[in-house]
Amino acid sequence: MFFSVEPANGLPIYDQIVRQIKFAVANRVLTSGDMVPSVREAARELAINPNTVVRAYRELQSAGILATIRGTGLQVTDEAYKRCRKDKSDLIRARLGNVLEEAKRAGLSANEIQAMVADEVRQLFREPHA
Amino acid sequence: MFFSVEPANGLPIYDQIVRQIKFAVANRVLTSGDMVPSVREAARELAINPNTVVRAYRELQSAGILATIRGTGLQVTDEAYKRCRKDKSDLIRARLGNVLEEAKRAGLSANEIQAMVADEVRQLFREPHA
Amino acid sequence: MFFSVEPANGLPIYDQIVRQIKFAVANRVLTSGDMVPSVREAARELAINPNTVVRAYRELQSAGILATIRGTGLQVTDEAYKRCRKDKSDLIRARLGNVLEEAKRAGLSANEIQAMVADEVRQLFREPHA
Amino acid sequence: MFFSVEPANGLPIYDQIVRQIKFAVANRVLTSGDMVPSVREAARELAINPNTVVRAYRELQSAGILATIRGTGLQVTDEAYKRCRKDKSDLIRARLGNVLEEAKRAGLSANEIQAMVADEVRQLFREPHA
DNA sequence: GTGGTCTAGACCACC
DNA sequence: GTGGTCTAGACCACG
Repeated sequence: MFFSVEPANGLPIYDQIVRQIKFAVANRVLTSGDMVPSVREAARELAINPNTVVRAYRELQSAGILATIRGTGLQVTDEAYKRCRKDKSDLIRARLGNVLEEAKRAGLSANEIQAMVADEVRQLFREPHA
Repeated sequence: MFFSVEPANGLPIYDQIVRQIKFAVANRVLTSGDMVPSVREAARELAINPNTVVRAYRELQSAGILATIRGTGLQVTDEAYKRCRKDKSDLIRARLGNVLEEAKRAGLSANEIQAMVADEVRQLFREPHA
Repeated sequence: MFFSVEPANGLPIYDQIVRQIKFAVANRVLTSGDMVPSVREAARELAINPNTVVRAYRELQSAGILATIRGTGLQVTDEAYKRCRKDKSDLIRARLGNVLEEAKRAGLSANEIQAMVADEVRQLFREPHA
Repeated sequence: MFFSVEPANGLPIYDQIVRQIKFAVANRVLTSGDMVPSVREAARELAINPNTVVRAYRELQSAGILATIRGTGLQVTDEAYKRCRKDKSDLIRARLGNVLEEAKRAGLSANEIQAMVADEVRQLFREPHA
């Protein structure tokens, strides 16, 4: 499975799924024509409610990333790569912007912010994710 | 008024108030003995419901940052600075960590992340708040 | 001064004053004809708001414990002793009843409750009130 | 339902709920993993406003007694027993202490206090709730 | 269905 | 004037 969920990271589960599938497409892990896991398989694998998967897939459909193949499942569309490619950095930037804005408002200087980020990044890339 | 609310930054209003007051105390904008704006005044000023302010103030009270003076208002406690000082970087780090983790999962390298952050920080500190 | 206030004992300040004056009368510390401290003197002494004293005195007036002497102040009435005598144990019993009821509901046995009371009483009468 | 509210016992409704749930956990009526009644159900059952239940549950959450399961309800945590066990006698003692202190100040002797308590306890455990 | 947040407005106790 | 509590009812996110 090319995605997972972390219940405690602030984002709703369905949104985490949406974003991760977009990232997978943007990174060519999923390419045009690939099938995504079935709703029940994904739900079982991630130990979440099938409805949550349904909702995520529905959003991806209406964004034109996935399309249903009758009686078979959901497939990555041809335009998916183009669309996700663009979304990828936007999605991250949007969240990042909010946090940095609060950091500034909290009275941190540009240097302090960058030091804090460098610190976090170092930890993140040293240890896998423990 | 030393705090404001932005409805669209992902955090609930009451939480924005809590965090901004903690920042204000940590930065010595509010010091021990200061009164915070009355519930009604803050609600009017921020154009939100008084109950939302009440909730924020109540959380600050149970965190030992504010204390009520009967019939008079809410006052910054003596221990507030010590407590907020500690919270300040933790609050930012926690949000930051979540975002960076997603960035990594999205396939960005440490360098790409830092470049993106540098970019955002530059914008943030160049233009006041455009 | 024959009474004091403890802001943190759960009872409103005006009520603490009312009750303590009743106790003082019941215990013959104040007797018929005695003057109670003036509003402003009591307020200064107890470091509370004069209005709070006014309210307490007003309640005692309408209970027939105090009566105003024109231009002079408030005096303990003739019937005060009889009335306070009766109130004294009632006031305590009422509060006590509520607490004991909760203790029972919390699953404490009669013996456990009495042990806890004995414990508290021992502490209370050993140390002055530290 | 393992808890109820009495509007006239001096404690706010939300606090009565908080205390009774703590007692229920301390007495093993609720154990780790149990779900508490849903907000709506409790509100209906107790004939109070859902928001009042919400407030009680929120306090229990921030005390680490309850934890939310998204979309499902609120569950008693693993540490709940340990925490409530400790709280149980403290909660009673605190209220008891205030009352006994006033009793002493009212001029009652240790013996008189204990006699009064014995009296109340006898009534309380003889008649169920008359 | 669940809890979480917010608004609107009331009443009370206190200063 | 202040904060504290409660009600009523709405909307959202999630399962």
